[in-house]
Amino acid sequence: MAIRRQYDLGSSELEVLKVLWDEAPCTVRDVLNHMHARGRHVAYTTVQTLLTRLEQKQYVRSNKSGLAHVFRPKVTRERVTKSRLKTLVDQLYDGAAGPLVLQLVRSESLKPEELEKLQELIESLDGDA
Amino acid sequence: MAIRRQYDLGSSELEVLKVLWDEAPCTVRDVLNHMHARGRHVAYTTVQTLLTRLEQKQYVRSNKSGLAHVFRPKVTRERVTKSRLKTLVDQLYDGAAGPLVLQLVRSESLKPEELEKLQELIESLDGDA
DNA sequence: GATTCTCTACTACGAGCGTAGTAGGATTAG
DNA sequence: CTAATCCTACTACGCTCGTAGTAGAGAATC
Repeated sequence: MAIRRQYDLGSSELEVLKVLWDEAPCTVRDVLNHMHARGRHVAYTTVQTLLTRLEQKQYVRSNKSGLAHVFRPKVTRERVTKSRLKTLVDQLYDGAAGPLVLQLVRSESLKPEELEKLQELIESLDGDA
Repeated sequence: MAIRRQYDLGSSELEVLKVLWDEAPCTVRDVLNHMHARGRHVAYTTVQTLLTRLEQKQYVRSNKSGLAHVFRPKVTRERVTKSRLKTLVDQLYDGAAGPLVLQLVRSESLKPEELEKLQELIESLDGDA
């Protein structure tokens, strides 16, 4: 029966993707170096595996013409954020985003300028609705 | 090496927990029935396994005095939401909640009254800061 | 040209999780 | 009392994911 669950990104896959968002284009070694610089200790082949999986999952594309393949992200950080948020909202509040936003604003302490930006955004939306 | 990752809830475990949030106290069969009512087709023993694991992970506690054990949540929905949000914020924005909130408000269409509530909340926080 | 380095492809393994079956005890029905 | 039912405990299996090793091709060095 089981609905074919749409498998998403694991935490390590995500970390690799984050490096690509910040630093692409990257070879395996580039990603490795950046991860080491970020304090993440992994083996070269681990990064390689993660990149391969990311490519299979279509989160990343690569240019294989040179000796070392060159990787680039294929999806934006915003896209991934949106999808993860949706999962969260669906899983916890059956799709109702309101409670989640309230809680997020309440529990994470935002900087004044962030609050201000948020307020502006709300006002513009208010006009729309 | 590997940092001992703090394992969290899987999606099915979460669904069981959600039933408990809404309907506790529940026996295994109660949870099963509610899940069926919600369109979730699982076997009795699957629910049992999930509840056992939830209890091991301390998300749930049970009263084993009767024949059928009676389960109750041990953590609130808010607590779990908060933890998941934190993971999300950390994973995607290295802990900066601001961008996430903005994107959430922008991409999920909130109801007018939700926006209003949010605005009130922001104002109260503004005063605080 | 031989040795060393570097890269990819393939394989592997343990843990967590979704899913569920089987065994055997307790309870209820006939 | 016997059979059917319900419940828990234990076991199991396939898949994903984190992690990495090994083999072997090509490139660089000496």
